[in-house]
Amino acid sequence: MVAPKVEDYLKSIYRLQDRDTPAMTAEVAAAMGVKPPTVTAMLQRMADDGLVHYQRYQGARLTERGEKGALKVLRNHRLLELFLTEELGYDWAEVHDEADVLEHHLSVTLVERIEVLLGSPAVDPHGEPIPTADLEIRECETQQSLAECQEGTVAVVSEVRESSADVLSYLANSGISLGTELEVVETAPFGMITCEVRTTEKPLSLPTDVAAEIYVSRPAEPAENERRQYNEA
Amino acid sequence: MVAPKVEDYLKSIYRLQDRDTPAMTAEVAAAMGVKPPTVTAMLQRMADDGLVHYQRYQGARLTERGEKGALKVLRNHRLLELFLTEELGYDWAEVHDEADVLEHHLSVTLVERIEVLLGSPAVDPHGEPIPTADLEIRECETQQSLAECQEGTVAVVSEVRESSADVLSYLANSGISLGTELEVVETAPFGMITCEVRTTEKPLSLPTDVAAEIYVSRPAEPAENERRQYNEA
DNA sequence: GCTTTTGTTTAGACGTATCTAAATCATGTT
DNA sequence: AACATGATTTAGATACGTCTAAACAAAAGC
Repeated sequence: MVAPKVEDYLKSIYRLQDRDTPAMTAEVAAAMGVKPPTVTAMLQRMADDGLVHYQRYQGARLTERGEKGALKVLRNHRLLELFLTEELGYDWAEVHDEADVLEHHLSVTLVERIEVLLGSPAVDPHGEPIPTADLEIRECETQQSLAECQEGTVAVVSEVRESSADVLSYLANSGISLGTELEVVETAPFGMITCEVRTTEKPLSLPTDVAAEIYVSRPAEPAENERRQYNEA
Repeated sequence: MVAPKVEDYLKSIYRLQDRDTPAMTAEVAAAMGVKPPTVTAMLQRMADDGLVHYQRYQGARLTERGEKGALKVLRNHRLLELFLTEELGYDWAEVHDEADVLEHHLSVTLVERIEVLLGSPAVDPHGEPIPTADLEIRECETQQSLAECQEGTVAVVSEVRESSADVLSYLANSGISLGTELEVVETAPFGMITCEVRTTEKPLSLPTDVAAEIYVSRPAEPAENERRQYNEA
């Protein structure tokens, strides 16, 4: 089995690698909160173990096995997050740190039982998709980042990614949760976007980097033939 | 904070040490499934950290701090066992291994929430007392080991300690659970005790070492002034 | 009381995960 | 094309948790 630390590296690399660009040493080091030499040593061992493709100075890319490992941890993490909110009264700002620790220590049996208890949910409390037991993940294609929306766009929040507890709390206090309807009222030229939150009727201004982590999809109301305007803008 | 491995050593020493006899190196090694030199090294580090009193060749004894550490882990373990049975459908034979891993990775917050959810329970699924949040443990004084009962004793099962999953499953299949009423019908001279299980009306024979882990108390029915006969036999 | 046995400790080693300091590679600039 | 800059890797160290083999202490046996 894969050690807890290795699982953390798998997660980081999974998030950092891109179709064309591998995860670079410095990026992984920053994500993991360690120094670059530590990452180099780790990547070398992980390459020996067949978890990543690694060539020195060229960064790392997950192998098939490495990706499965990453998805297993992601599955545990997201099921835990939902479990903690549903069964133990956590709110979406609190769950992340707890899940980050526990995700490495769940037996297969326990994960299964949690999944059954929750009714095989599709997404976690942040709207992120939960990999299935056979480690398939279905990315939602009908959503876009709030940062990419133009003025006038009306959309509902469908996912809030990788944000700190502070930011998540702030958003919750501002009336933002999954399903909240927003209208983009202004995009300022200095990296700020302002929307109106439908539930509170209040405007909310966010820096682009925060908005970039908020994903939205077109509202449920419009009929099939009206969708296009939000997707192809 | 105390490392997971150290917590496991604390647990072992807690179980092994006695009022007058400290936990000896070989005992700890057997309990932990490691070789004696490993234990020696660990005890030396733990002594440096103020967790045990240790003098070479004389075994180890928990300090105040060490005992608090052990009780914290015990508390986590037992709350988890109960949580897993109550909320996730585990039975008493399955919970131990899962709890043994998770017990080291619960935040204070999570433990509190589990305890609240369970309604501040006094005992775990095996009847073992759960240390309170301020790490006090109240050993039950009104119970005795089944192995020490004489023929004719009628008593109810109040605790089943430190048994393997196999043994626990066997006992459950034999109708033994917390609250089951037993009558000791025979104590054989070769280390075996036979009782009749009241719920199944069937006799059950157990080797003394298994019976020694089953604790019983006098039945609930008798009035206050009749108790004595069971306690002072 | 000496010796054997048993249990314990020391010595030396290895794998994991980390660090700092120094060497090396890759690249963008001039 | 040479150089300077920045990222990456190597080298060497430390802490943890484990091992085997060898030295040593304590208890038991004669």
